Amino acid sequence: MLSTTTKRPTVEDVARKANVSVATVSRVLANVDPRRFSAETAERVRKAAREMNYQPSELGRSLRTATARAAALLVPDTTNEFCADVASSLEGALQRNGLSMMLCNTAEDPAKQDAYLEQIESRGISAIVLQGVVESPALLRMSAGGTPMVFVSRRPPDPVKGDFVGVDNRGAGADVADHFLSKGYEDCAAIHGSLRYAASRERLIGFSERLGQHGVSLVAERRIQSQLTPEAGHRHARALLSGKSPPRAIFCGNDSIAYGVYRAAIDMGLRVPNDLAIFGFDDNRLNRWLAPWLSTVHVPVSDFGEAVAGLLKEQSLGGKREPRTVLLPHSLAIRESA
Amino acid sequence: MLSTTTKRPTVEDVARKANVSVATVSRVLANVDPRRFSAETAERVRKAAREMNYQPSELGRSLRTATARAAALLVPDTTNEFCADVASSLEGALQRNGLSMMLCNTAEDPAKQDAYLEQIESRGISAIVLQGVVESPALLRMSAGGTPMVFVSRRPPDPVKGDFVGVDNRGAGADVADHFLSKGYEDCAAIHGSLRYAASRERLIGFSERLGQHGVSLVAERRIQSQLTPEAGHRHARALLSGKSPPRAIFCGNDSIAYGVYRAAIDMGLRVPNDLAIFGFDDNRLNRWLAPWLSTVHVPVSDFGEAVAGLLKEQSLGGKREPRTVLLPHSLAIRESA
DNA sequence: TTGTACGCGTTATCAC
DNA sequence: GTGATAACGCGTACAA
Repeated sequence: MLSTTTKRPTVEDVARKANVSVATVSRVLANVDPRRFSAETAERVRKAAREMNYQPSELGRSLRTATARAAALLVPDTTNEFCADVASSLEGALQRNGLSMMLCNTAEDPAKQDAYLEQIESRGISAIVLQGVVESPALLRMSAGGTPMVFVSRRPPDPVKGDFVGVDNRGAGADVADHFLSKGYEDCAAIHGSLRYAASRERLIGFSERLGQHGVSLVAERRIQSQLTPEAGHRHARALLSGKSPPRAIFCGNDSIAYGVYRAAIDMGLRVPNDLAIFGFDDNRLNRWLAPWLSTVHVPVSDFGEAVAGLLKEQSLGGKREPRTVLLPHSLAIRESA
Repeated sequence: MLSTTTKRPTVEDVARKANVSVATVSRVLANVDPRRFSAETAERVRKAAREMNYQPSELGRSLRTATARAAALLVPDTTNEFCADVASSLEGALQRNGLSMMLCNTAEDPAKQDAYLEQIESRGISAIVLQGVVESPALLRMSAGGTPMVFVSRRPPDPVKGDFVGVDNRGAGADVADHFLSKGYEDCAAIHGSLRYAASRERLIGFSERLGQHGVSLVAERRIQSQLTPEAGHRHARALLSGKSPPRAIFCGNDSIAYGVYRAAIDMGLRVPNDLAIFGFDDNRLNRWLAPWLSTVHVPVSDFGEAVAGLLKEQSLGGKREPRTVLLPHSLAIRESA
């Protein structure tokens, strides 16, 4: 007879059916030391479990072991394509390591980030991945508290230490500067993300330092701080390009900004790259189809997940470690726009 | 003195500090019937909790109540922009309703979907949102089991019933057909998603039926089944356009396909819309910046989250309900490409 | 209005 | 090898 609301079987049910104690069931199914139970009982238990379609409750296990087999990913903007790709890559890698993923949107807001960190703690979640971290009180507290933690893209804000996965932002910025110089784009500007974010800061510093080494200085009016969205890029580009001395080239903090800048240029009747050169950062997956013209720094985002998962595994093995940094190789994707 | 690994305080700690029993603490903090405790004890408890920075363990609560305050979102392809936008919209709406979100990538694979459904069950997760469901054994079992469940975009496969949030796919397909007819694009084709997916099926049926009503028949060679990616769209478009009778216009199953079709057309030296008209579906957020030329069916994706959250809330209130359908308004965004 | 005591499903510790 | 049993942190029926 089919009852619609059959309760899930528990260890106890399996134990009864297999004629053993709950302890044995747990031992067999958790696959501890195979010397701790005989092969035949093991078979009996497994058979019973299979027949009742038993699935251990992750809830019970989590409570007992004080750790849920899940990781939380905090991103600053779920709709940003780069973030979405990181999420995708990480979700796959975590799944392969037996971890579920909880996705949290911090919207660059320290309060929201803290609220999520509290929730994460109260759920016993055993690993935290911060893609685009912001400074916040709970972050400091938790980073001291031993939960495995990996920072992606942006390095942790100052007192906080932790593993990092990203690219050599400074080097990449310098590479773009080299390219601009080789093209004769001395008359250039940068529309970059907030300097409170390490990644944005490093990209800008690498860029302007290299320019400086060749006698080109990036004056303050040519360093525009912006949100990392097409909307913001569009707005700032309009202002910049309709000013009294519009630049010949713009280095953008990410591809999203570059999309907005491009649109602004087109709207204003400028030709890219003849009138304005544009350089992005990230090389979003969709570029191949929708922005094949965009010169940008290629970031191997699909490799981020595995790198992060690897570090989390290392950390969970315990033992004192120095914070590690994994720098994935970037490259310049030189296309039409610059 | 600052201990680095202070254990989290529990109800018991708070109770001791406030000189009450654990029951009282629980009652006060859960905000049950305010008649069940005096205002002054309540204040004492809250003060103690605040001072110790007490956060209830969601794990303990979940185990006790057999329901975690979280929802799972299953998507067929995390990197698809439409899915990402649904995820973003839903995450916000859930958060406002006090629910966390677990993100699961099924990759259109029934086995993966089932693995996730098992996990979800074992975590006591109280709500399931399936964006782009596929048919699978566990789905049938769980849909009978009372867990609140909402289907997004694609209606549930046949024996399964459940609430639905999406657009009138059939009507939208017909609208596109009308537009094609008004433009004189009788000589057209469709590159659509798998017919096993209700949404793809309905879009195609609406489109071809309306054409048929005007004496235009969409022959089999002009109905191309495709994955919902730019890569697949590109591949199929190349084949179609280099065949002996290339169509004058193509209706695509979603914007991703349309991006690939567009690229194929450009690569082959065709002008859009002069040589080939293209119509998409979804109106991805990025279109404004990267594909402002794409005519497409606008879907109000940012409203999906609230709609889903609303249905989940209704369902969790219990009581027998007939499956509800929420159809959000679509519209044709007529731009250059068609 | 408050407190005591039990149970949610699991794993770990101890006996045997 | 295996079995009782005690936690984990919480909510709640019941008693006071």
